[in-house]
Amino acid sequence: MSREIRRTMPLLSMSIVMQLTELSARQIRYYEEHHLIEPHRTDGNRRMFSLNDVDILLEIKDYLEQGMNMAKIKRIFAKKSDQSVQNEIDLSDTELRRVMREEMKQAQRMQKSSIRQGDLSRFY
Amino acid sequence: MSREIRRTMPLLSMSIVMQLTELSARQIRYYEEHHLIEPHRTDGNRRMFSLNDVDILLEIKDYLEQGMNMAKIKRIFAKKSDQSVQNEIDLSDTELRRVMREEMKQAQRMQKSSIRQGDLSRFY
DNA sequence: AATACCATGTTATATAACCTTACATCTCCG
DNA sequence: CGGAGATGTAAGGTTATATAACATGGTATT
Repeated sequence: MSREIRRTMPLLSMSIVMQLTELSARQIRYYEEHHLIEPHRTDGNRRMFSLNDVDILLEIKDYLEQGMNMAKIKRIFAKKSDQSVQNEIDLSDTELRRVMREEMKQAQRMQKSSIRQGDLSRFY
Repeated sequence: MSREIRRTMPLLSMSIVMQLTELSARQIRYYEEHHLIEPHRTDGNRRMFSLNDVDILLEIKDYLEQGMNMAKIKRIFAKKSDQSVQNEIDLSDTELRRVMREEMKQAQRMQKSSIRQGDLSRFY
């Protein structure tokens, strides 16, 4: 649960993600355009990526190198997200809402960056 | 050993580190001036911080809040680094050199960002 | 109390990094 | 050949960060 938060914290700038993935900015923006990732934006409109985003980009890159096209890749991710939706509805409705509220509060706190002393160990 | 590498990879920009630590840019640069951290620089001269840097900054912040001054804090870190030097010489001289060569090669590869597919899981 | 120093804030000026938009190019497929 | 998909590239504008210099508030020293 809190693992999910670490993975989705927007920590990384465009240039670092380009290095980590060896994709061009153009490519990364293009995949965003196709809703495969949805990086956070700073007040100044800069994209900020999470480790999760990088994972997805690496996966995309892998698929591309295997010769798939966007359409196919989009279908793969759509399917996956279906499955995780399926997992979610295995929780009771009220339980799910409770969990999500918790996650969102946490995420907000993260975004506002009021991280308590020593908490950094949770990121790795 | 490779844990050390993850922790020292320069991934984070100034603004993110400011958020994570709740320190001002001025403060962070000042602590660098005093050699408590030594962030990497991009080709364009921007600082790039590692998770390790953030940890150190949080520690500094903690000490400051306890009322210590720079001189004291510097001494604390100097002592620590002495201890880790002590740990290192517990290895044989040749062994140590071998390990360091490995680490540096790895770090270089990281810096050049030629990370193989799927390797990202190592960051967290 | 006056002085001096430490830590931080603030401002000015320069430039790197990023943004969007538009157009160009290349490859593959029918 | 013609068109669509994926990426490159260039223009023009904005944000984030750099350094340097000076300002300021708090503490300690004499």
